[in-house]
Amino acid sequence: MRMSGCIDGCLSQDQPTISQSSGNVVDGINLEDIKEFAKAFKLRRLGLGLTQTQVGQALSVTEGPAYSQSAICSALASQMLAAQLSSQQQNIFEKLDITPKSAQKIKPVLERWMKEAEERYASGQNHLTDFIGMEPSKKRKRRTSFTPQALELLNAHFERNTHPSGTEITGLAHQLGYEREVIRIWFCNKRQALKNTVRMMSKGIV
Amino acid sequence: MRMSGCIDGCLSQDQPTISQSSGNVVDGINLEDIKEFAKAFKLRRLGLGLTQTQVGQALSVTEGPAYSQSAICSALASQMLAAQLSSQQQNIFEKLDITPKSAQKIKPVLERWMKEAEERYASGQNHLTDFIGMEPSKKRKRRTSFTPQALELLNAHFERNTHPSGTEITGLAHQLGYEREVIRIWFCNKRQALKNTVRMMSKGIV
DNA sequence: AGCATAAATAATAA
DNA sequence: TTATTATTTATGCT
Repeated sequence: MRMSGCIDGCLSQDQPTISQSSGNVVDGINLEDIKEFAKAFKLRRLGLGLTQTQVGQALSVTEGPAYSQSAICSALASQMLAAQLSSQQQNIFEKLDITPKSAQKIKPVLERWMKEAEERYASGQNHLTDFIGMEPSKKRKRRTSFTPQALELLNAHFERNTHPSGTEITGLAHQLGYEREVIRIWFCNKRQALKNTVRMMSKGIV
Repeated sequence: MRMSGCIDGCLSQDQPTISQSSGNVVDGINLEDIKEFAKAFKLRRLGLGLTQTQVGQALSVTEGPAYSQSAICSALASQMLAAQLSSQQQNIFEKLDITPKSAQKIKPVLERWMKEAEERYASGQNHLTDFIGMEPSKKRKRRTSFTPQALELLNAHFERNTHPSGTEITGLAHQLGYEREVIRIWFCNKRQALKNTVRMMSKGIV
């Protein structure tokens, strides 16, 4: 399924402002502040050449599933939205089951993460995934969803070669922006699917 | 155990055809035919109002041991793949110790079964219940309605963690007096809703 | 009548 | 094989 990253992107598109009331405060939180933060975050993110998805994935690893890309995006996006809403429309929060507080909580997390990312970048250590300290949590990895483009390329490769070499896998991973292991597993699953066909066909069941 | 169906469904999604060589023939067997058959089978299955799981179970009775929904799904999916393989790569069959001939065996089995199923259906016999050997009174679970208090707690948890662990879910279920599965599903749906929200907001719809 | 969303099904990553 | 995501269905409520 299509899952466009939206850590900050939803915030970038300047939609027609519904109500530009300057003092947009809910629960003692200035929604304009959050809006500004979201914009700044995007600039810094782009400065590092990172995609929203990359940030989301990194956060979900370092901060736990509570900060999935979806959750963060939604929280920030709704803040942006809210910042544009007139005060009487702000009950949209209730409809969305998102409190202004939740977005406020995310802010420091994003700030801390971005700071570290920028430091790593400055010190020349290249990739984001490098400083992801995998917590000793034995939780199952979150299911990744591939883009149609990625799947197209993967399938094309599979068609040519069902057993890509290590180098090929690494190349694909880099090219597509996924972790090497994810790509490797994809080929495993794909081969397995093919094998299942064999088993079942030989029994004449499928 | 989770057992959702996939007898044929995987085949429905029209992936970008990699190799549209019209003459995809091995050993006198047109692989495109198999692909077409899979599509047609799905239509007929849906016409009878049957799930992949039901077909799988029925087949396991007449044809052999049961296969999980997942396995059957991937099996047919890979059949689709085979139909897309370019001719020079079709030695993949050899690597897997399978001949296109064995693939050909699939068709008659399914066709025979489906034909009988449709005849039963046409003659109006018990909605195929005896034929597919399912319990006829498999009613949909009554929709649970959560108390406002329960929703409050659930939302609070969701805000902290959109992916609660099994233990957490069990704890919540016990604490609130709902079935564990109900709580699990609630989180699934909640995550989905969040995703939809994000999608819509990013499109400026909300 | 239509909406919100719980439940069920389908697909597939781990 | 298991667990999660994606999609669809259908029900309780207004």
